[in-house]
Amino acid sequence: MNTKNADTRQETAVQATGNADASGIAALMQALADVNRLRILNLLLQEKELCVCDIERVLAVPQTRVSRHLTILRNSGWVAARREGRWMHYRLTDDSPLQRELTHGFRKQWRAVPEFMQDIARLQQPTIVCCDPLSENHP
Amino acid sequence: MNTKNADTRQETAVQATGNADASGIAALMQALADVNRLRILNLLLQEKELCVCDIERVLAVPQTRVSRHLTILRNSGWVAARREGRWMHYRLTDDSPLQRELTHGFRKQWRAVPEFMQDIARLQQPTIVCCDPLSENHP
DNA sequence: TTCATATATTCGCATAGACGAATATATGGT
DNA sequence: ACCATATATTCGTCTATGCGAATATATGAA
Repeated sequence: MNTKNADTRQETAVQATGNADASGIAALMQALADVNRLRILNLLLQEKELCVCDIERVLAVPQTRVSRHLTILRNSGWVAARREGRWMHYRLTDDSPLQRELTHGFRKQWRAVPEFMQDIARLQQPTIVCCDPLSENHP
Repeated sequence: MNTKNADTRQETAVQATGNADASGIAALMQALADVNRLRILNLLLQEKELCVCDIERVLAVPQTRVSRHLTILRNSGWVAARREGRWMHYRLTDDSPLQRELTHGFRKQWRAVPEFMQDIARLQQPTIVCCDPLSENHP
């Protein structure tokens, strides 16, 4: 099977049901119940796509941790991954209406959170982004 | 100290900071990562105030469990309690802007969740509510 | 004071989740 | 084929969380 350049999205109960039941929603929230994952989502709210090494550098967190939490976010339907050469590019996937509500709220409210704003600031230092110099679609 | 009729709100890190930091937000989400607690919040989105025995009956869940999860919701700043005689009346407390965003979204999106709608339906059977026949402020 | 009711807490147990270190896998370059 | 880089997974361990049963506490009534 050809794995390179495949768009990866994990098969889970959450995905299958479109989060439309109570335990699906609980699982969706559970995925948000960790600072590492919130910080990752915060970055992806700003930059459409990021590879693991970027996240690792911006958050100053060991690679294993970033990867682990990205897997959790993927399994819970919060992000999807796209391989490009050696790099995996992660992006937000707010597919369900509930998720869109939530991300919309986060975009607005997380601007008041210093830690998140600092992460964004570090993200925007151009030297820190390794493999994603073009922010998805620049006109 | 006089405990009867005191309005109870737990002192926690979350409360203290107004959830305005990343780990406070994670704690807020963590409180939502359980079906029991989601169902309780769902009821409180509909009925302004409910006592434990009402919740117990509507959700058909043992008392210990309801009480435990109400405590967790209280400690995380999602509900507050008011004693009235033998009963504790719980109500939603979406104090922070983030919480208001979230509850607003839930009010809208949870209508699509069958389990939640069924709970509301059972809540509205008049025989099932024991000690709160007046829904807070009826004109 | 004694009893019944409403709610909260403790206890022991079982499962889930987070961590770093080490290791495995996948890709591209040489 | 071999190596370097990017990412994922496994392993052992530790802590957190959920559960029901039992118990404790608080209030009001008799």
